[in-house]
Amino acid sequence: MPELPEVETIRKDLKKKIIGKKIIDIKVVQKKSIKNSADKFIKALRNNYVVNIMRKGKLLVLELNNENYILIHLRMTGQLVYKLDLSLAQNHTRAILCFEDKSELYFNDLRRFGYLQIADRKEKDKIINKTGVDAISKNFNLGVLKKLFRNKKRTLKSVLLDQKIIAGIGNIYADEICFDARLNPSRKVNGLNDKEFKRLYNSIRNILRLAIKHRGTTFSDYIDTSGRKGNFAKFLKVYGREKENCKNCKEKSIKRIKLAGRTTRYCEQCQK
DNA sequence: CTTCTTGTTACTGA
DNA sequence: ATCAGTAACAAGAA
Repeated sequence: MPELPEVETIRKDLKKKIIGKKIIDIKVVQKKSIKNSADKFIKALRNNYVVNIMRKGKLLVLELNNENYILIHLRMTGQLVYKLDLSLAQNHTRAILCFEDKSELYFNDLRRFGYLQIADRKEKDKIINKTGVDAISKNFNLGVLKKLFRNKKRTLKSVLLDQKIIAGIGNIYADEICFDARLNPSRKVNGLNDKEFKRLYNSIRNILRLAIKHRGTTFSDYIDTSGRKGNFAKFLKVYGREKENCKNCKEKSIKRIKLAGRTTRYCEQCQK
């Protein structure tokens, strides 16, 4: 389940690997995984190259020299695996970009919810602007967080997960952020006080930064562009730890509830 | 067999 | 307008 730290890890790695390499062939294995027609997609890519790789929330944006953009969303099980050597066919490969130097970028996606999409600048901006401020961008600070949350009557968990408000946080990091901020994910955000907002802001920043430092979390499918797992799973304090003793108070066990349609884990003693 | 999981969108009803 | 809840999408694990 790639969230901001995993997508950011992929972005940085991919930037070192494919910038400036000419794309000479495109294999569309699964048409459903490409939002455009295969024909349009292939024509836009062939004989062009990636000049920059950006990210907004969980969306990867590959800028091409011809002013088109490849938007990539991995959703739940998407992977981008880069192979320098001749590759073995992979089980759930949906598309392959082949570069002039014989290297290849595989888009694998077991559950086929992820997608690739070619867009011009205008379309790209329109899609990017549907999501709120990126959770680690310079434009996101305590004041912005307060302004975004102040009048919301919704629960903390549902607001953290809402990509239209803040982009990049998914189920794993939402739970970890709430635990780190010592806030009950069921709290209504308009009831948070200044101290709590400060804790929440610091936890969003700290948890995401730490997760990026450890190259993301592999819980089930996530791997980086070299096929390696992320190292942050061992640092998780509540996600996937229901019934275990809380790492903080060491007294209560981690509770598991449903919130905003998502499994949510928290410590009822430490998170108020 | 059923239920659950994940990110996102679309829809319903309060 | 705002919110919670649910279905849908796919496929596998329990």
